[in-house]
Amino acid sequence: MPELPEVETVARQLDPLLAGRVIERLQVFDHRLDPGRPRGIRGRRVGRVFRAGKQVVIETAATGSVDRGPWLVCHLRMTGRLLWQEGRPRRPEHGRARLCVWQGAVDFVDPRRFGTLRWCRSEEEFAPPGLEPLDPGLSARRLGSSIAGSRQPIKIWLMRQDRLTGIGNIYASEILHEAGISPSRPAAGLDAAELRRLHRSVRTVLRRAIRHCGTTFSDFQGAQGVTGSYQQRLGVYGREGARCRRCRGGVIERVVQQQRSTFFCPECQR
DNA sequence: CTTTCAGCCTGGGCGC
DNA sequence: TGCGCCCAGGCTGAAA
Repeated sequence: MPELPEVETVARQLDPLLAGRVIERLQVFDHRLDPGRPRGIRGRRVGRVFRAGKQVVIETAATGSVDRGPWLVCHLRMTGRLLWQEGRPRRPEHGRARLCVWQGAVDFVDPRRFGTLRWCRSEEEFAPPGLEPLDPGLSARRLGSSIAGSRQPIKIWLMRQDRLTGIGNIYASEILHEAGISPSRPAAGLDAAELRRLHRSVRTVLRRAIRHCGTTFSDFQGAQGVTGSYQQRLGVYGREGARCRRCRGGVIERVVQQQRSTFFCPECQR
């Protein structure tokens, strides 16, 4: 699945397409999804589309009123996509659900069927438990106090959604490479200077990836099949055996942590 | 409490 | 071509 930059990209692409459109209905083709059925959706409009953690949130609103909600919350997990179609929609392969709006539709496509879709009646229901990495108020100190006490390797810690929301397997490796920190270091063992580098890398890597519309693999495309370009800028992910772009001396290695691949440069990550 | 690990699904790529 | 195996961007819940 898409991680934070890919989810942000999808939300940014969908927002101008959907905002203000009258909602007609939500069709569910895969009944394992079971999003719930709030009353009175018909005739409401889409307010805005935004990201909450790794979720795409489609806010509904009453016409000409400050009355907001419910919210349609989609978690794309590994292979989910949201495809916008103007006019008369075609049913895409692996289409699991479709939100029909005025003169268009958004299809939730998910070959692997890990993704989820649910109606939430309050914003608290979809609020992620962890810190938001791009929150302007997130300081290195606050990041450090959240890390304090964890004996997990820092790479595993970075992917903990209950602590920091939005980082997955690709960006965890990328962030640690940028910060020059080895993925196997115990999280609580980082010193103050390393924490500052980690804090800065979390934000710069995610922002840079958003600027390039995320990383596109075969499973992920933006709202209109738009492909991100960040994969050309990846420092370590998927580059096993290649020369390190940071120190130009090391050769990228792959190790397995918690059954997931981690990529790093043994020369410049300590 | 913290941490690990199988399981959920399907499809693509690879070696034989 | 076909088959079996391994791999994949995430998360949950049970077990240690």
